[in-house]
Amino acid sequence: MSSVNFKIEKKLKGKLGRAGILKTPHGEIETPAFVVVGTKATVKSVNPEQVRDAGAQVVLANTYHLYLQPGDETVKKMGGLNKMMNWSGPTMTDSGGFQVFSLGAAYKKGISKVIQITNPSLLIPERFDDTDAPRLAKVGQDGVSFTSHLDGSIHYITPEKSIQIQHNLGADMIFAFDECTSPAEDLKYQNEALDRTHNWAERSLREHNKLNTENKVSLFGIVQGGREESLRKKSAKIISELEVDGQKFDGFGIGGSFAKEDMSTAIKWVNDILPEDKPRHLLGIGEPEDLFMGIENGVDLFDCVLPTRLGRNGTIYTKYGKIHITNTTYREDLKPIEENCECYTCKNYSRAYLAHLFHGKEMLGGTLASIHNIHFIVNLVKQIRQSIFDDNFDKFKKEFLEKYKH
RNA sequence: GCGCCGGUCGUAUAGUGGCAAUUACACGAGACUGUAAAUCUUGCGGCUUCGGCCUUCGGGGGUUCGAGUCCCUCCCGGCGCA
Repeated sequence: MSSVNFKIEKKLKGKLGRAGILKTPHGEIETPAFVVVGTKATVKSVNPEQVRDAGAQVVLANTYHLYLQPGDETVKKMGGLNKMMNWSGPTMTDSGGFQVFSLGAAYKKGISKVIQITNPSLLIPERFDDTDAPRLAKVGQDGVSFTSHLDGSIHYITPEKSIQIQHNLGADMIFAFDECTSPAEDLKYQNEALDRTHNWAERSLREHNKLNTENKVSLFGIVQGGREESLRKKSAKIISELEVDGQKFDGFGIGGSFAKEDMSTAIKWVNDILPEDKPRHLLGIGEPEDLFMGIENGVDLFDCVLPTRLGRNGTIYTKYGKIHITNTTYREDLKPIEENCECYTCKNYSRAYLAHLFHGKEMLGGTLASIHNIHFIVNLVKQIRQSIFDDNFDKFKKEFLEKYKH
């Protein structure tokens, strides 16, 4: 039995897309939905009231970061994620699987989880013979050895450990411990890593069953397989069907590295196989065009650091594309970021003021920009959802992207 | 009036014979996709077919193969003595 309940209310004709409602112990999520990232149990530079007022329904924190600091036992003592961070809505935690990638193969290499297929150096693994390169995460068969970026201490995270930590953190929805692979790895490695992820998925589920005695927590399994069709399909099948002690995963995450150009194909492979009646979360994505793509292809949940990271760095979403608020042209621009935008930032401040805050390195700049960006992305997904109900998805998508990419 | 010290890219600086010239800030542009990120990259005299070419360290003159660097002189600023 699952602690979440997912109901599909409307499907996208001829496509995998759907709109629904995901019920959690901390409230309902109207899907598709954008999950705001709050890695260390805080959405950077924005307080929970502002996150909620920007329209966010659910936030995602991180296992590895909270395990290191302040420690999952301490979080538990503080009453768990919701109470600690003063967020009353639904929560998720990522398993630490992404840190296997970001602190491992991708560490200090400028490799991100979405690559351009036009960058040949990333597609030729031989050029990435980096066995001697420094890493903070080293993958073993049984788990991953992390060197803390905070104090250099060594921590061995196994699937069991990740699940234990996540139960201590106390989110509504948690993820299996996986290995997010680098796009630069060759097929042989992707294969090995996938077997490992599947093994870890089973162990994650087993540990979760043991700890989930009150049935308050839902566990999502993660599909990997890089950019390879056979691996993606194999993974989707295995993760879908995986059963331990009569229990299956309550939902699914789609993880790993993608090439921007063929992400939609990969999502389709996977969502064609995943059971229709359970929620699917596309991990770490994305940009507006990715959201249309994902929803069209059957994704229910997204999370991404971009709205807040871009916001803190002075890049702001508008329906005509992203702008750099520090550019000279905005220094005396008295208009809001977007006319008619309902967010707190646009209702109260001008571009010139935001430009001033960023030039002056004032903290409020990052806050106001993040509020707008969160509102922009969360609201975009809500509008897409509405377009599904209105049988208007294709038109809305076309009109939005034409303006946005101009 | 005399004596010191000093005038280098918007600002502050480094530079005592090989220099288009250090560093920081400011300024310009860009990047960011399950957050080692309120971070990072890059440009910042002009032109360039990217190999260079030209013009620059208060002004002028000189020494030298070569001067931001040494000498003379003038201008400007600070301090001290009159």
